[in-house]
Amino acid sequence: MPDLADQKRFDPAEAEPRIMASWVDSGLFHAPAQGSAVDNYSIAIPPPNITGALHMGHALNGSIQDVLIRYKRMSGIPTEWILGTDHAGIATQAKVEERLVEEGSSREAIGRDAFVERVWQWREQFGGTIIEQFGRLGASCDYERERFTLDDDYERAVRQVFCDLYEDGCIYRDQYLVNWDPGSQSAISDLEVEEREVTDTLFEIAYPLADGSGEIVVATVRPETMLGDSAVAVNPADQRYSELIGKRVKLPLTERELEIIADDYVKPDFGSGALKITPAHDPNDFEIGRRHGLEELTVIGEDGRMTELAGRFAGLKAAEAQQQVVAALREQGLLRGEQPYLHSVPFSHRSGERIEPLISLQWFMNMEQLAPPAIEAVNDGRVSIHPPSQAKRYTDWLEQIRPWCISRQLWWGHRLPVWYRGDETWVGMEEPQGTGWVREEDVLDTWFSSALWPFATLGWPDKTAELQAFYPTNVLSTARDILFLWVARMVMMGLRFTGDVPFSDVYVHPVIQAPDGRRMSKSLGTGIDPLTEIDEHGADAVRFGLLAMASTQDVRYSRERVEQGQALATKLFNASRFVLLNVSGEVALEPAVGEGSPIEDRWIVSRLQQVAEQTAQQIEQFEFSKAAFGLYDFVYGELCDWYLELVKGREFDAALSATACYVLRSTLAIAHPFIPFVTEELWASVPGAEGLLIGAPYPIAQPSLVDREAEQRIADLIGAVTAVRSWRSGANVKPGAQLGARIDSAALAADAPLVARLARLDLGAFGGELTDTIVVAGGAIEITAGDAIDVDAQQRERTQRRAALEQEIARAEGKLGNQSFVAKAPPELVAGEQQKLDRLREQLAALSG
RNA sequence: GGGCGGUUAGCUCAGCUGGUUAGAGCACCUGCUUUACACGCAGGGGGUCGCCGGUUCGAAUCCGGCACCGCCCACCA
Repeated sequence: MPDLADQKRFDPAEAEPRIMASWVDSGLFHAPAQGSAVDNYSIAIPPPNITGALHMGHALNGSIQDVLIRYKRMSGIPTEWILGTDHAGIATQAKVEERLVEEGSSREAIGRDAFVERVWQWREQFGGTIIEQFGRLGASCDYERERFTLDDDYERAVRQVFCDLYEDGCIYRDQYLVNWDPGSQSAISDLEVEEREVTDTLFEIAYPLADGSGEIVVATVRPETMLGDSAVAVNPADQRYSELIGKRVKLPLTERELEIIADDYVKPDFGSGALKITPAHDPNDFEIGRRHGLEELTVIGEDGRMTELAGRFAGLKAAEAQQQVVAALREQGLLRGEQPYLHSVPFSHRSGERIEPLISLQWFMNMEQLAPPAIEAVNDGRVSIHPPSQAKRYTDWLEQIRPWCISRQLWWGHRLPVWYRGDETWVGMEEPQGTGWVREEDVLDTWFSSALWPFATLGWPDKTAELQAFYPTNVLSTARDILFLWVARMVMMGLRFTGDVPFSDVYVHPVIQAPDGRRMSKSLGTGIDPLTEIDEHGADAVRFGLLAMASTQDVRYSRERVEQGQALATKLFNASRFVLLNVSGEVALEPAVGEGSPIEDRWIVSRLQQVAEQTAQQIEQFEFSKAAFGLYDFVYGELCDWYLELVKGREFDAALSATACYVLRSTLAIAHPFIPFVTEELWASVPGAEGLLIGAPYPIAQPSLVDREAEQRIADLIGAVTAVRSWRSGANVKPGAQLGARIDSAALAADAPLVARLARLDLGAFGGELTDTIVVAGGAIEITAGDAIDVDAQQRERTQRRAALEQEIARAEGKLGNQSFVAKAPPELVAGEQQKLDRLREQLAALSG
């Protein structure tokens, strides 16, 4: 490391790569697979997509996990942060397809095998980017055990799970209405759908009764789907239509007749109170259709064009068909109204395209057997979710869980271990014997494989040493949005296949929003790149800033917090310089504190115990923001502002050197999980520090070093020095001026020289006319300032001060004059108020005297 | 439509098992080359704690209502 004497600031750009390399070389990122889960501490990283780039959410979550891992590692527990990436079916396939199109080719043109090969190549080239970016943060993941959700071993685990669940009867194939994403040309699950507000046109269409006795009007935003209608429904209690139930209508533009049926789903007060039923193209209609055994007529195909069943509209795109249908209806005089209509419509989360509900043959997973144990695990505390409000969301969702559509019409992913031959279906680990078997084309939803992450990464289904050592993992830290998508499914799969929960704590971290309160997103242009922030402020600063932002609620990104972190790093750097440039000779390893030690030494050592204790507790309780601020306050407010200042008058003898180095080492160690780089760098220079800080023990608070008396005395000293400084400022005294003074206070007697030095008082020069008296703990400080003060300023200050005191006294008197308060409030509170009043009166008297 | 969370200094946020004069960082004002640090030091100004009621000796904190903002869930054509 560079010479401390020449450098005033920590240089992250120079130091971070060097320090990261030394950590990697130490081997401490990699825990040997020994013992069982109770002997080790492990966290499975939420695997980033191979298409991903490090965003603020990763940076936050990485910082959180690294604090936990580093803290535990330093606490002497072998730690394993399981690292890896997700193959991310839709995203990755889309990315590679884009490239092919740029080359003038396409997925279809090169065929499945060649395409998959291309994706693997792409992954080779770019898939590791995000892992390198995690490294920039200083994340102490196990880079030697990097996993990928499509590795051979992982693939085997997926197949095993699929086959077992199939045998259980949980996995089945069915003709069902699914969310068809025209963008990815695949079905997607309900969780991958998002609602967006859209203005459509609501058309009212008259369906003539078959017997010619009248008509019934229905409303729809998708008139083209009427070609697939198989009934008209009304509410059974609706008087207007009770006569018509069971009658038939002529479906316009076709030769078909539909029955008028009764179903409770229909809201009489909405529109005309009559609803056209199109089971193949609307989720509600699908349900109603199944209830009434209606025909499911698919008139829009997977390609988004009208099918043969659409008659003369066949082959048209749905939007074109809509125009032509409306035109035809208008011509026939059956269009009764059209108006703009704002409503929410499903869109694909991935491709952003509007979902087309379609009936298709898909694979589903019934969750009814898996959900109850996962609810139970949270209810009985085997898994605890922080903050607890998230636990309710989790259980609520699981309690009304619905079948999960697990097949995707993609090429990149885990191909289902299913083979067909004629009417036969084979599900198994290997291809069936015999000829003529054709493998299922579809792959599994990416979340199916992600759900196995905590154990599939460790070698399951084999009983590996890794699985034995690191499963169940300890903590899963994640964003709220994948609580259902991922966390709940991991719990279900973990319980089903390992018999144990996958982790004991789930920490749901807040969302970092853009500074303007919007979501950080690439498409909105609101994203802030963590790597740019690291370049500018250093990884320590970014980590500190993010952790400080991560309290309990969603929060806007605040660059000031990052700058605060940078300031902390600089401050620690300089505080260390001060100590290191002063200590000399052999330095003892233990702090030299005892009865006769200087009070400031006893004090800082005592304070240190409490910061150590508090920080450890806050980390354990996932209170990262409190811990970060607590560290900052200690370093600034106690170590630098007071201890180092108090020490400046002393010679750095053996005792002071030992204590100062002890304090420094402890502070660096306590802060290391938060700001690992600068602390590691400094550690290398502190006498008594051995090896790398990353592997050093985390300080444990020693009750024997807590010193109440020292804390009280220094608190009094700080109060007195602050009071004098404030007085000096009010009296316009030159900062450098030494004022004659006498300290008349039993509480400060022993520490008078310290007070005098920090407050620039000259105890030997007391004499002449008394200028003022400043009330302090245990007494007062009398000042004889001569002509060093600005009398007018002092008078103004005294007047203001007196007014403030009088106001305070009035308040206290009012409170104590209130009989109810005296009678009902706790006695100690009343006594406290009385003491306060006495003190205030004393101050006022001193001011007036 | 239902649920959850938020609304505190100019800005970003703490505080909320009710009880000193409501805090921090940044910004702002005044002063300072004080034996590490101007990414610094010292001192200071700034808030009727979203609004209206209620409970209480006492409410930023508890209860009810309202208004905005955000998120999640949900099948209204």
